[in-house]
Amino acid sequence: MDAVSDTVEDTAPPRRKLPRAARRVQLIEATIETIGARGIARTTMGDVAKQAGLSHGLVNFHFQTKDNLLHETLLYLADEFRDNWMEAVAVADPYPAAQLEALLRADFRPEVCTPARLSAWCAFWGEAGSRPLYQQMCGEHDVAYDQQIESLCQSLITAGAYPHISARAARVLRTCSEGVWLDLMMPEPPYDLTEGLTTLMACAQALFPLHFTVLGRIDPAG
Amino acid sequence: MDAVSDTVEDTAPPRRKLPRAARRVQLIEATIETIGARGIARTTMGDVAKQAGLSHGLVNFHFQTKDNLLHETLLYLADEFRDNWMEAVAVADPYPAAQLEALLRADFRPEVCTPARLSAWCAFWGEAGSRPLYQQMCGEHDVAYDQQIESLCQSLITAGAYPHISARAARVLRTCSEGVWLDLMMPEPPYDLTEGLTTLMACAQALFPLHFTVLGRIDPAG
DNA sequence: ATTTTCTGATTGAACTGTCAATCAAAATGA
DNA sequence: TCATTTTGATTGACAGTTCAATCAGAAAAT
Repeated sequence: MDAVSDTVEDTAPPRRKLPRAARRVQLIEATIETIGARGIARTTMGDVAKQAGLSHGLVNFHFQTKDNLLHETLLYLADEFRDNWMEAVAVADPYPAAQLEALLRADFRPEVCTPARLSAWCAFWGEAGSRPLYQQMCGEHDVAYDQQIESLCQSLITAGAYPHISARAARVLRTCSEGVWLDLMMPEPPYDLTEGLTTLMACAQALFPLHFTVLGRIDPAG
Repeated sequence: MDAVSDTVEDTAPPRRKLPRAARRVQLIEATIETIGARGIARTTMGDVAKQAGLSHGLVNFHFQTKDNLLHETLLYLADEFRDNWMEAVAVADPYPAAQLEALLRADFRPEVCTPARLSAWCAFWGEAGSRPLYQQMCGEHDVAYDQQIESLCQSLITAGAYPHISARAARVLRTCSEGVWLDLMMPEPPYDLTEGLTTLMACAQALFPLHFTVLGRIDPAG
C-alpha cells in the first residue's frame, strides 16, 4: 500500500500523502531540529517547513497555530523523555541501586541525548518562566521523575542506614543530573557524555557510599 | 510648565534628561523585567520601552539594535552575578569551608535571586544553544565559578583526605546549585529558598562530611 | 466523484530601526 | 542675575521588513 513511507525524511523529498500521524511526527522532529539550531525566539513556521522539506502552509494545516506546534513539540519531548526513563527502570535489575543507576543513566542515552533535543528542551525550559503551559509541563515531568528517584532513595536509605532525608537526596541527584545536561547542551561541552555520567555516579557515591562507586552501583551479589 | 516631570510613571520615574549611564541601566532593568514576564521570544522593543515608561525610539537611541540590547543585558547580569559571588568569597572567613559555603550561598541572596533575574538568566541560557555569543558568555561565567569552587574543593579534599577528584566534586556542587536555581525559577517553586540552600548544604555534606552539615560548614574553631 | 493532503501566493498585523522635530539642561555671554 | 546659544536626550511618526495565518486550487488517495 504505502511503499512511500520508507524514506520519510533526510535528503530525499518525502513526497505527498504520508499518514496523518507520521506527517505530524515529521514536522515535530523538524521543529526540534530548528529550535536546536536557531532557538525558540528565531524559529519561524517557514524554518520548520524548510527543515522538513515541505511547504509552510502544511504546518498550519496540521497544527493550526505556531503556539500549538510548540506546545505539541514540548508534549512530544516530555513523553519521549518520560517513556525513556520509565522503560529503563522497568528493564533494570529489581533492586534499588540498579534501578537508580538505570534511571540516572537513562537521560544520557544517545537516542534521547542528541544536541538538538538537549538544546530544544533547554529552550522550552528557558521560556517556561513566562509561559504557564510550558511551566506546567516541565514541572510535571520533574515531579514524576523526582518521585521515582525519591522512592528509590528511600529504599537505599533504609538499606544502608544513611542519615539522609529522602526528598533532599533525590533532589540532589535530580538537580545534579539537570546541571550536567545543561553543560552537555553546549555545542562544545566542557566534558563528554561519559564524564558527565561519571560525575553523576560520583554524586550517587557521595550520598550512598555503600551502594555506589564512580563506576556505578555495587552489585549486591558481590 | 514642567509640573509634569514628577510622577509620569508609577514607581520611580526618573524623568527627562537622565545621564547616559543611568538611563542605560534603567532600560536594562526594564529588559530584565520584561524578559522575566514574557520570555525572550515575545519581548519587543516596545514592551521594554513601556516597562521603563519611555518611548521606544529611545531604546534604539541607546542600544542601536534589539540584539545589542539583549547582549548588553546578558553582560549586565553576568557581571552582577560574578561580582556577587566574588565579593561573598572575599568577605568570608579565610578558610576553605567558610569560603565554599559563602560561594554556594551567594547565588541565593535576595538581591540577585529575584524571580525576574532568575527567569531572565534561564531564558538566556535556553537560547545559548543557538547563539554563540550567549553561549560564550554563559560558558565563561560557569568556568570562572567552577574554577573557584574546584580550588576550594581541592583544599577540603587535602584537609579531609577525601577520595574525591576535585574537578568532579566541584562539578557536582555547581550542577546541584544550577538545578536548584532552575527549580526556584518557577513562579510556584516546589520548595522555598531556604530549603534550596539546605539541599545544597546536604550535597556539600555528602561530599565533605567532616566539614559540612545540612546547616552549613563546621567551624574549625569547634 | 469525493475527500484529504498539500502548495504557494496573498493578506494583514506586528515589529524593528530611522529620522526630523522637540525640549530640558548646561554652557556662554551680557 | 538674566538672556542666548549649544548640546544631546527624547519623542512619535514613518518606512520597510518579517511573519503567522488564510485561501483557492492542485494533486493524491479512496
